Amino acid sequence: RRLARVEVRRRDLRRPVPADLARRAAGQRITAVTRRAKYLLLHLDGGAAILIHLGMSGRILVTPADAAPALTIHDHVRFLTDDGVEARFTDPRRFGVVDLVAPGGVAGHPLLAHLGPEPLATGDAPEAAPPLLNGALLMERLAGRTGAIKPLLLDQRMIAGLGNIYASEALYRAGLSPRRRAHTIRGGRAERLARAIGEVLQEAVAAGGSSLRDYRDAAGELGYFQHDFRVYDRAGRPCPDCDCDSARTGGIRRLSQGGRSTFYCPRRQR
DNA sequence: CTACCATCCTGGTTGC
DNA sequence: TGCAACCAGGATGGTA
Repeated sequence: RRLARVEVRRRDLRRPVPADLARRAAGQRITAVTRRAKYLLLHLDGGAAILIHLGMSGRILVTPADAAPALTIHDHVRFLTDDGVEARFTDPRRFGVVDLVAPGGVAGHPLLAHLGPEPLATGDAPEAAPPLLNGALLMERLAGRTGAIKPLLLDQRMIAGLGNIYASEALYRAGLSPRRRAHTIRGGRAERLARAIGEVLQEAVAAGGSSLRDYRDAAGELGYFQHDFRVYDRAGRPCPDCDCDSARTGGIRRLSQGGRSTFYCPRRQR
């Protein structure tokens, strides 16, 4: 659709919303919607693109403009289309991003330029698509890295698109300890990890994401992948796949790496 | 390289 | 019931 109007209600997000975003985006037609890492891209017919990141607490809610909920102080940007639909960016913590990328500037944008390979397709045309993750590529990128694997999975320059929940879940599925030194993941282990990353993300997307507390998708629906967590936020509970009795091993354990919580089964993950 | 720390910000939960 | 401490889906930049 064409953007009939764009209204910026608050500019101080993680980075400032450009002062001219509303003026430059208004009147433009959205020709494609793609994704890179955790960034959403609305491509405009003038060649520019709107770049959006939800951060920790961000959401986009799409409704008929005449049936949209009352605005609150957390509604920062409103996109109104020519057919009467509103897409509203809401973000209480304001860790999110809404930016405008100049024509031809997507690949070189500072937030996008150094991102690693993608576990899933991004919606780009084949010639414009970023590299896809596989076992061989993962092994190559982990070579020489002597630190623990789990914090590295959160580094968007290493692999694009994994967050804290799915890093723990992927390592569990691959049977790899979050503390394993990254460069020791080679051959079959790298294949398993690359496959686990793709699978867990695909399953989570199919389930509408994970609503720890209040995440909702664009239709306002809660995700339900949180019911399928095997380790995340399950410290002390039994591992779903090995028969370690939780009384003896303590079941799923939690540890802190790089200031983030990691969850794992010490028996199944080596 | 590594690990750790603080920072941005708000709100929900927990413990006293 | 009140209040302070702590924690959270992310990313960055600093230190040693």
